[in-house]
Amino acid sequence: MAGQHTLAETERQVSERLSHMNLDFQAMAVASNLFRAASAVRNHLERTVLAASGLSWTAFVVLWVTWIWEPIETRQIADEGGFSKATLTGVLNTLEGRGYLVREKSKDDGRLVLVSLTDSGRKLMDGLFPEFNKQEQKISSVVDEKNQTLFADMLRAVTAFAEEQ
Amino acid sequence: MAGQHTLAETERQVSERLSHMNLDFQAMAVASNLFRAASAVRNHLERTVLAASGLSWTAFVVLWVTWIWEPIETRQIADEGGFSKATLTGVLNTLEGRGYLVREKSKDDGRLVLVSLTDSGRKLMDGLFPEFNKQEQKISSVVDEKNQTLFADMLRAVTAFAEEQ
DNA sequence: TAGAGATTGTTCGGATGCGAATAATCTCAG
DNA sequence: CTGAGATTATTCGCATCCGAACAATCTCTA
Repeated sequence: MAGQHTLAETERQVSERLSHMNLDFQAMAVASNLFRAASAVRNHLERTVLAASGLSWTAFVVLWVTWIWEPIETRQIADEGGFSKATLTGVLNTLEGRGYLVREKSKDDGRLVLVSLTDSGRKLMDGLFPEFNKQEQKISSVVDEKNQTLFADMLRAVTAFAEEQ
Repeated sequence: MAGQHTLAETERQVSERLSHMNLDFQAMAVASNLFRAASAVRNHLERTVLAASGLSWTAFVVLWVTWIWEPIETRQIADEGGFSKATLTGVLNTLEGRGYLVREKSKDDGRLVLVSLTDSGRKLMDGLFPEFNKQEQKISSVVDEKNQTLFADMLRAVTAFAEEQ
């Protein structure tokens, strides 16, 4: 997402090509930078933390959610992680095959499947997450500490609005 | 990415499970909300704007970058869009097959491929982007106008840091 | 002017990622 | 108690998505 052009070059080119369209360029900048930031941070974390364990981003999210909530229903993992049930099935197959977690049918409701980490999965997360959080901290530190709460609040507001619409 | 639990519930559960680990929870909140926001906004735009045209997110980004910079080298599309060259090849095949763009070998450098929109592709973007921008505006409006510049600047700073590391 | 090294787009194999269809299970009105 | 409708995880087909290997092309040194 780096872009070969500087931000100024891009914005000049965009306004030149789209000057006849009466657009909200500030809103465009907010949305564009939101995607760039998320993509850049994700790539950074994949590269610096996850690559060594051979984990994809989604696989890590599944392990993380399970780590916090185990035993957890699969529908809740998909909901918390933000991907479809169909996607989750494949990722669970991968992670179960590697021995990081196990599936188990619910006794209360035969339609549900519960997921728990194995000892191997817990050990993986115990080792991985402190390093993950260290990188999160480095990244967040580029925002003034006094602004970090405001930053998180704005992101939460955007999320809430986009999800309800 | 909604999550079945409220934010407060999630944060309590996380700090309970990880209280022994001495983590930076504010940094965790910033990162987590960044991904949630990007995912929610992307899903919202896919649903409200792109679905009607049968465009995936990546396909739209490719068309958008090409629209602004055409004729453009494929390596630059991948760079601006934040995905790999391998991914781009497949998306270009899809979009070229639908008649929205064309590939052309560079005369200056036989290794390069230049991409341009067709009339059909330009007509698509002329119709699509104003609606896309309208949704961007609605989403950005949840942040106070006076804070929008600060918001975009913080996102830019995060991007720059994550990309250089 | 060779030719070794760098750069580029594509191919390949495998892992996401999703909507729609499906089978299993649960709920609840009648 | 029964069966129609709702809910769930999986399967299916297809479109991304990526790292690594590859062939074509360019660059630049000796």
